[in-house]
Amino acid sequence: MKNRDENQAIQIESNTTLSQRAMGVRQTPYLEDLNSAQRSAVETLNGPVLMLAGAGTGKTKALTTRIVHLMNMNQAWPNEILAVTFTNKAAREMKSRVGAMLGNVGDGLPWLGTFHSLCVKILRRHSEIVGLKSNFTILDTDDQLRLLKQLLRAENIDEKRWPPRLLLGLIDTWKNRAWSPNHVPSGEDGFNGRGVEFYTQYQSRLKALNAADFGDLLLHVVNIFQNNADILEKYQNGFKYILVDEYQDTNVAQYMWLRLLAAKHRNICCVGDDDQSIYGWRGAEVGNILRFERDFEGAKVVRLEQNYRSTPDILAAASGIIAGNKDRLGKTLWTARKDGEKVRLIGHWDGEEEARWVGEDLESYQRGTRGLPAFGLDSMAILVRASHQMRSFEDRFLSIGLPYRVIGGPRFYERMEIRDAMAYFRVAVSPDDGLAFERIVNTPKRGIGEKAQQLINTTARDHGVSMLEGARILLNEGGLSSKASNSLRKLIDGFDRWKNLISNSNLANNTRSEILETLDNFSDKTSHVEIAQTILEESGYTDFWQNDKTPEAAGRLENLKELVKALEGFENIQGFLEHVSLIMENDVSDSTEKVSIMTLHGAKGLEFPIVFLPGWEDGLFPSQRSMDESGQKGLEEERRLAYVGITRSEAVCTISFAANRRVYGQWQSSMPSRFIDELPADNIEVLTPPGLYGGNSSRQDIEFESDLPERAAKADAYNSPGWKRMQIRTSQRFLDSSETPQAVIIDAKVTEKYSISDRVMHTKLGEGTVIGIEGNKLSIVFDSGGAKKVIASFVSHLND
DNA sequence: CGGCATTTATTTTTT
DNA sequence: ATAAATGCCG
Repeated sequence: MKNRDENQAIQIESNTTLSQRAMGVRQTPYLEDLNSAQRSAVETLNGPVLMLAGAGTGKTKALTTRIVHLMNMNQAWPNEILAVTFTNKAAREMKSRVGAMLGNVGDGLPWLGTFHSLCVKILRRHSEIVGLKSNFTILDTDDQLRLLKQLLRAENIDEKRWPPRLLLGLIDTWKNRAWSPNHVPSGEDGFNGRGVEFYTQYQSRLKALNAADFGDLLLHVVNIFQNNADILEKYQNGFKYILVDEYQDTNVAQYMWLRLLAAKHRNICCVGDDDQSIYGWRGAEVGNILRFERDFEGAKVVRLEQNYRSTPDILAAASGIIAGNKDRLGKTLWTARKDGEKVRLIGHWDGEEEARWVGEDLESYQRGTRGLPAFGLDSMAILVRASHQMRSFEDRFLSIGLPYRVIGGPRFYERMEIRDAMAYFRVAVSPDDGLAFERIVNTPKRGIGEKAQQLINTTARDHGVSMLEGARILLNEGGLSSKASNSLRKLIDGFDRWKNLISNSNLANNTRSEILETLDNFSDKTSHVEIAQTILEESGYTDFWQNDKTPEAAGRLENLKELVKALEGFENIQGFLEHVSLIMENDVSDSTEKVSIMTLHGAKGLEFPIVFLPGWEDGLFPSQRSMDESGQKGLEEERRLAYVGITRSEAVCTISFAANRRVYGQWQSSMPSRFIDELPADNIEVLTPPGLYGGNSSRQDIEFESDLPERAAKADAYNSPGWKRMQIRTSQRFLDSSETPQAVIIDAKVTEKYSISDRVMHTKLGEGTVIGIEGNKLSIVFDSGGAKKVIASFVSHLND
């Protein structure tokens, strides 16, 4: 692939004769790689374009080719193209693909980046308009929370009743909608009616701290554009062409940002898939993409519908599911492929058995099975709805020694030790950073507890200075215990020393370029990497973890080492901090082949030959909470998640559900997901759960399915008696400990064996009395104390 | 102030 | 089940 791209790059040069170039005639060999829809999306350079790109239809290819085409046709210089993505990963990929096609034109596209990184770039130039200095710091969630807690504490708010997290969520939502404190509609105020009040306070604190949170990055820029026509015009003129990836995920603030910038040239090309909008809960507005044609009059809509990723059955299953949604722009995915297997469906007794079965099935694909070639573990993934589902798989894989990788856990820069270390760096670089100071003033423990910190805080506020200065004043005034003041003095001295080291180092760096290397040996500069090392050692932070005996300590020290190493790639510590605040991800390059375990959300944009979709049970998927909170809208988003999940698979897709599952330590039984009923029967193969008929999993049809001769012909076979019966039978087997298939009576309810006030025995919980019956669950008051709802099959009559 | 016991809340997540 | 957060006591 890479080679071909490079050859193309050469062709662009060599196939274009001088006379052609003189006449402005351009060769466009890259267009021949595109299908007609892609080509039309790429060639429609002027005016608004909406590219509706279904899963696996070559959207990134179209987008990158469009950028190449713009430049090749002399429509725009690289710096006149604004290309926006959501993640750094997507931005990197686009950059490298454009680079590959053009034969690497250096840092060709200065305005290709994430919404946030582009906003930072713009905001640094005009920050004074919104009352910030150009070196403002960017706060992460942790800092935000710390700040809000301070505000709430000052107002004596009961953090129990009104958790800071709730307020943060509220403010976040408002910022996503581009509501400044004075623009929050009355009636939308929350948090005991004081949300807006705290929002206002929060914003002024941010200004005082010379800081911005992620939401501000966009909001400030939008405000600058709206209130300063001259600045807006400059950018409008500058960005002749705008491209937006994942348009269905934009929130209102991002939408406004885009509309403002595109208003002049109207050359905006948005790419997205309304069927893959799965971030409504964090402010994404599907409405943005649904409204595009109305927002940009005369917009050309191009549908990318040819799928190059999946087999026909997988596509049909995905299409069948998504067809249940009402609010769609509508697309029909198709593929030229004819091969492939049906989507497999299997039910299990409980979550553990599901994990066991997936593990075995995984290994059979690894060996090569059923005439399929052997697959590496890298080509397999397990996609779950909620991260707690991952546990049973991890447990199982650990016990059978199957290598796995969890994607989307806590990210490197979000880990406690990394944040602590960064907080030290932040204070050393800018002593005004009160939030960072607060974080590490007593980490490691220095005997500066709650009381002392409160004192520092009030002193700082009374004198109108930063926390570090406040601490200094407090030391001179006395008023702290000798233990606290000793260690505080040591810490402050440390920061003074480290700050000096840093400024010396920067100075030396500047001189070095001018006065040649000879100076190097004489200069007393310490490299920023060494300084970082020194800070961590002298502050006692390294020792703190070395003396820690918990099992994680070793890993944390390892992470700290990695952090210091990461500094090598930067000029100085400041540069590093700037970089990290925007890039919160960890690229773990790992050579061993591993199965990937991740959430459905985390899987968006990825693809795997073999995909497992476990946990398709009502309440879990679709998530009960989603449906409770957002009703029909929530259900549709869950359905889109299902669609995203299925369309991740290239060759084999396996959906499974469990009748029983331990959730929050409590056993729960549930019905198979309603989405299972929505799968088109013709494209599904139902597998026999192992042990049901004494056999191991085989693709052999289940006995009772042959009772239905026309099963294959009926689109809704899953509503048929046969399907219903299987569901009931499957779960009955689970409830009946005898496990003799022919003994299963279809309409029997295990709970019928029990009545109120029966004395029962539970294997784990001991003896108790039945106080209620609900479905297949019994409410029992246990003699050991406490009442629980348990599945009837887990108890037996005491007098039996 | 720090360590241990008790209580409580648990979707999805990028920047 | 479990982790994190709070409360209580030395």
